[in-house]
Amino acid sequence: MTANKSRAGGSAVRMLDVANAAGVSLMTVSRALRQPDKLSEETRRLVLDTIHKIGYVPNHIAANLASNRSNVVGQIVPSIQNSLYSNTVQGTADILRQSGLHLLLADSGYSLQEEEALIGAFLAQRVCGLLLHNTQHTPRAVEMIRRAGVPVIETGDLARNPLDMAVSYSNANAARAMTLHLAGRGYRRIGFVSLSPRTNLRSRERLKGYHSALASLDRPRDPALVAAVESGFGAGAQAMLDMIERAPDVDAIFFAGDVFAIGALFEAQRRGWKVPERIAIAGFDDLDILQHTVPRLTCLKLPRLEIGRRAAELLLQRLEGRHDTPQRVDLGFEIIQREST
Amino acid sequence: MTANKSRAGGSAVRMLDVANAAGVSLMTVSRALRQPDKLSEETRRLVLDTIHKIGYVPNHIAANLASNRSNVVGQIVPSIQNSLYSNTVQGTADILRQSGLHLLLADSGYSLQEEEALIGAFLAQRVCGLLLHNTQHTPRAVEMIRRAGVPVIETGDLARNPLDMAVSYSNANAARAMTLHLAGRGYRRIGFVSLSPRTNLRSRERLKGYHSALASLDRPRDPALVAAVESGFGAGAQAMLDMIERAPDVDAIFFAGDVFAIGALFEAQRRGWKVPERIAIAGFDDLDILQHTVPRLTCLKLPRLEIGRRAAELLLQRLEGRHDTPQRVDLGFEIIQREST
DNA sequence: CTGTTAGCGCGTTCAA
DNA sequence: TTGAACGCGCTAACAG
Repeated sequence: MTANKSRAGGSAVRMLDVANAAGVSLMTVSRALRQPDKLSEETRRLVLDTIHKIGYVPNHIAANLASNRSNVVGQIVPSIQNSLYSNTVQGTADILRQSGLHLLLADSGYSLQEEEALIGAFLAQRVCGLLLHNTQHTPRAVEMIRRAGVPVIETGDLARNPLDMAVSYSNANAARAMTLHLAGRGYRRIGFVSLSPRTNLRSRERLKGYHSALASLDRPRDPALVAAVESGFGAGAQAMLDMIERAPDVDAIFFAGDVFAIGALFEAQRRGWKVPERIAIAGFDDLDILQHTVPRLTCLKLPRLEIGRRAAELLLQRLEGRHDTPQRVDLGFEIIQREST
Repeated sequence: MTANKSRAGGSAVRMLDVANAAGVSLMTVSRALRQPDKLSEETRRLVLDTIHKIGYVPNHIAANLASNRSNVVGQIVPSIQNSLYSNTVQGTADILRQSGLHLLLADSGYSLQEEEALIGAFLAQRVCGLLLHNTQHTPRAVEMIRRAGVPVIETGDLARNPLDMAVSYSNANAARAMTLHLAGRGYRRIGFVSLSPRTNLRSRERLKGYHSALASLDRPRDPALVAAVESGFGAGAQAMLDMIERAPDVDAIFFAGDVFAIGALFEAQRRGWKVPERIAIAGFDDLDILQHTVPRLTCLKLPRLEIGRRAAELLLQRLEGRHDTPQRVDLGFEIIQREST
């Protein structure tokens, strides 16, 4: 990672130029911008007019250095283009913007190593806070964050022991609740499909929740009813076909990730299978599209946008010096029962 | 927009501390980081080891100030959570990351005023380049950019006169091509549905393309066959129903935006209408899902990710001092013919 | 209410 | 190959 830096804009107008042009001292200009009420109406107007006239653009980077502050927050998500994460990013951006903070965004590509590198880079940019979707980090990453002393909020799962703070829902509880919901609707052989629990902590938690529900129901675990697949519509379809072949009596499948449920539903349509009569289908996230399919899909509704917002709000509170902020904020989830189950 | 700044991390370790600990001068540490080959193997190792040992994190913000450079690029999109734009952002992030540049991301909420404010804020952060999805800007925004002298790339449409550079496809050409394609497949009464052309430049261009195709075909414009709607699946469905009522002989609808086509298809399924026999449906962007619906949807495929990548690459070239960069890069589009038309 | 002084943590430029 | 002086553009702390 070579620091391929580059010439910044040639905006040669400095605060001092404004001061000279207005016939005041540099500090007066600085105050006109940051503490307008500490200047006389007259001086303030003079300065602001001059700023406007000569087109001065403040240099926040110099301001940050001088004041040892920062107005940039770093956020790292597994993937920028995954709509689930971009919902969270949107929530974060909305809140930060209202407070004049900026968002430095990067994606780790689901890699811990990459996340570590990004954390180092963001810390070098002197971000005033970190928003991490991951709840798992390399030891070096943890050490860097600890030393930097910046507030951190983890949003991917409601970790038992957050690095600092966590704003999320419980993946395990959500998966457990949906499994119990399906059982409650009479399904006896409930399958579970997710991304690989080996590489994905969130999938692991969801699988735990599924197993926990089975235990509560006094039902045995059946490997034929569990599948780990790669991402994508096609993967959901294939997982359904495979599972039905392995366990022909499966009567419902809970797709705990991504767009699997939609892929499976379309495959069922293609084969003329009735949903939920032939096979019931439930999804994880309440993507807009799920309420427009035929039949509409039962799923969990997770507060993705709200997570981004609350995380940002919590960060703001900490930045304002409050130390009574909660360590864990559980934003919960909702089961949306529709025609597919 | 009050600058709600906040204490940065307390990482008190400065370059000078590293120098003292290693028994060298500050400059030697600086060089070990930026020009390793200008130091003796021995000194370099000593310094790097010391850095690692005491956990020094470089302060890029101070570095930027001292060198009058920046390693941050600003990108403004209409909406962060819209998957079309997040694809572009992903492409940008991929490329920037390889060069050690960072991405400051914000969304304008489709507002020119907001875009102007963001441009000002980004310029104050001394970004080394700007990536704007919009191709329309307030005069003040244009003036600020001009004065700052930073390279700018517009990605939303292939503007005739870019501010600086444009990397995109032509909305007008794409819409024209699809309309002609539908006519070529025998459809005689082709409807057009988009976001409002009055408020959205891209929709305006697409409508132009549609009209241009009609003119080439010697067909009259028929207001009954044109609709402007709000965003969303439901809007697409409703637009289809309304249009069929207004013009019962419409045999194909080209949905030039968002997720309208999917909403319309689902509505058709719900009513048991055969697609494309009863009504043919074509979409604009090739969202993954379009190739999984039943029937699969004909659409335009636009190089969203590639636009982000190429824009970033072009920016990098300019930052490296090249001035032979093209002013307009047309990344084209593709018509994907599937079963829905 | 306004100005002065002294840095923030680095890179640049020169000299050694 | 290494180092010393100076300044980037701004803010903090104090003085008036």
